[in-house]
Amino acid sequence: MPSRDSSRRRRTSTDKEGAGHRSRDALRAAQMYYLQDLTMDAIARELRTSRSTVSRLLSLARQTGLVQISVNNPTERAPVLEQQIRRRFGVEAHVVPVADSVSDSEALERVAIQAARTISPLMDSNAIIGVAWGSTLSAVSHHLTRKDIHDSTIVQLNGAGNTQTTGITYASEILRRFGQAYGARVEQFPVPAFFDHAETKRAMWNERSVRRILDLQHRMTVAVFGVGSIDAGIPSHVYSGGYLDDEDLAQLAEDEVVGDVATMFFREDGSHRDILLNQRSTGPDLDRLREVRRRICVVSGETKINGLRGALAAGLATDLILDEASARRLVQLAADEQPGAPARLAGTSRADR
Amino acid sequence: MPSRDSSRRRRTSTDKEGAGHRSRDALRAAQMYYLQDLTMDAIARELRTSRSTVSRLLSLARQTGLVQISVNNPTERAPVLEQQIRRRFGVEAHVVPVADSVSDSEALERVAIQAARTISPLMDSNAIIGVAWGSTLSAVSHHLTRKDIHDSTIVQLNGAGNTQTTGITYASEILRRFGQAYGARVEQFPVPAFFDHAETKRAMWNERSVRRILDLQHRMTVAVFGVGSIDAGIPSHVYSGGYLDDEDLAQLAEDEVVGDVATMFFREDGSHRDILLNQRSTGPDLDRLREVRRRICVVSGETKINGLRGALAAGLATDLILDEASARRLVQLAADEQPGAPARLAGTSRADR
DNA sequence: CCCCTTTCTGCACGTTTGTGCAATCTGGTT
DNA sequence: AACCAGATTGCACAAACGTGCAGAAAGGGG
Repeated sequence: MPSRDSSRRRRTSTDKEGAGHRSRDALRAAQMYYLQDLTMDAIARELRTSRSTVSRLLSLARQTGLVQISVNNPTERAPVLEQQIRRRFGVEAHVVPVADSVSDSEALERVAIQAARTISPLMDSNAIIGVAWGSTLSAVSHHLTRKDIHDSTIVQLNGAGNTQTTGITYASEILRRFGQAYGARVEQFPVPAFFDHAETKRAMWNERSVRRILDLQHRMTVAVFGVGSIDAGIPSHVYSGGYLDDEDLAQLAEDEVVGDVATMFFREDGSHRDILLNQRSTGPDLDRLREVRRRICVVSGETKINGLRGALAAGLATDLILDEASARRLVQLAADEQPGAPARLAGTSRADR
Repeated sequence: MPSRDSSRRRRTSTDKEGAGHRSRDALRAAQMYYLQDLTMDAIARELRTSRSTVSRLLSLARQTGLVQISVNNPTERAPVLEQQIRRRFGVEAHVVPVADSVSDSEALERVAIQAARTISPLMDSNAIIGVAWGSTLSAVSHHLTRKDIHDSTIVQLNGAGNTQTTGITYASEILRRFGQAYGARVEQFPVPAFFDHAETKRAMWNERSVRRILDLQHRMTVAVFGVGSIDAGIPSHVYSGGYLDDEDLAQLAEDEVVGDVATMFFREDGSHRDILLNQRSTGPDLDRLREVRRRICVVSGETKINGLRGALAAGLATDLILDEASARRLVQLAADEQPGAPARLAGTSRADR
């Protein structure tokens, strides 16, 4: 190995160009590491820098989407659970492997990481991406990786007066992260989650500022949301965050509501007609939502199962990302209801481990 | 957390299904490692196995193409060299970063690894893939990663009587590896590289067994090849492997040949008319080759530059994978010839490091 | 020109990962 | 039943990797 210390500390002075030599080095390093299988140490020597810098360059390359790692789900022999869900509910399922023993919060975290990586490839240029808020989406938003697409817009799906800061990140924070990851404009929806009076909502819905958002929502090409479930052990913060008072909750019970998507409520069979609270909610009309091309639902935790079943019955999602335990439970319940179908369940829940 | 240790050592007895639980575990492990960022140790605990097994599962997952890692070359601000080559020669260039200080053989190895990974995404179902042989292709063949495509065929581009085992892997070995990686049928071309008499070739070309191969070559959708260069420092073994005698070499010189692709020769300007040896060579007609949709040329080493320039002049390739030094040299030479163009060369060769 | 703030770098350390080897397990055969 | 060949496992060790920290460089005002 020849001399190596001559041209060194200059480097940045030659640096002028926009993205800089940093990302160029990151590309080089990524190629050498992921395509040529060199060690970071070897790369460091070629790049005349330290191994730790290479480590950081690679980390940058992953972060900025220069490197894309995809785990291929060979569709034919896909895991049994995903096939079953697809068949029964007509949604593309992405089951996140999580052992039953991990805590709920860790499971959420892991579903969120995998969700963030699963949705990236679904995002395209010129998209209008509707994003809800809630603990699930918040977690997802933290793990998005950058993807360079152009002229896209992130639009908030439902209002969220952050009057009651419950500690979760604000809706605006979630949106900001999405916007940053995809280099997209962000359009907030500056209304409270619920109006007190349906008339106020009607009035607001005629305001130009609001109509602009509604129009964007109308032209959405992708929607990303979680679900709330009325009986969730850790109740969706819609139900516990002070948005609804006792009277509202009683009304929901009377209307047989099982859950919500973006603060729009529905029943176990998926119906949402005559649910009073929806008249005061700022979420998107569910019939309209169903027309969005790609509707991605992220769910973690068996406690949300009832809300999820309602959402599936309503046909709100085209893609479903959920943890393994919930997936199993979902299939199980469906089989119990409809025993005509091949009842290979006990076998199933073992086979896919 | 419920009981957990009941069903365990059974595992393989319940195992019957084709691919088995091994690849299923590999998929799970891959998801957890690459999509959820768990450590192998954590995965091992969830899978109830040892960390080393997880390491091996992941290695399997990468090997079998379950995990796909791609390094995204953001086309707009692509490395300068690749743009320049694209503009001047009309081929899609993939420049492999290799420091000038590494040995030729190591450079070849690294170009080969990256080439193998670069061509995988280009392979599709129902393809007919023509493959040449030589030290470059041999190196590439060692690093192919599996990709599940269906009903494809690998066809040998030119004959190679392995009468003279020079130590490099036989053509058949190269083909076998390609076939295995892509799950494709392999069609060998059982003729010597060169006939002694052109008439023998004509006769053979009417044999049914040969015609079948020629027909496949005619329907090729992808071709993969290196280049030979007459004056290569480490001469392509076509020129030194005993295939050609002194008289042949003299004839090549007289015909002003600079190099070959799949044992078909051409001149610096890309022409190949009236090159006598081509009448006795078993390689594909170059005019025909040019009609193949995707023609991938892999080159490592500046010594091949003359052959490469001829091949490019002949328009034999649509995609070019080459090491950085050669790429620089290529652009340099082109600029010298045609000084009208923006002569930003000194700057260039520095800027892209 | 100097000073302050921000960013970047290499080192050192602890963690994480790959792999040769011996022990074990599996399925098939005598 | 006993045996054997091949595959698979966990262990132990070495190699490779990530990151907090302190110092150095770069950029931005005054």
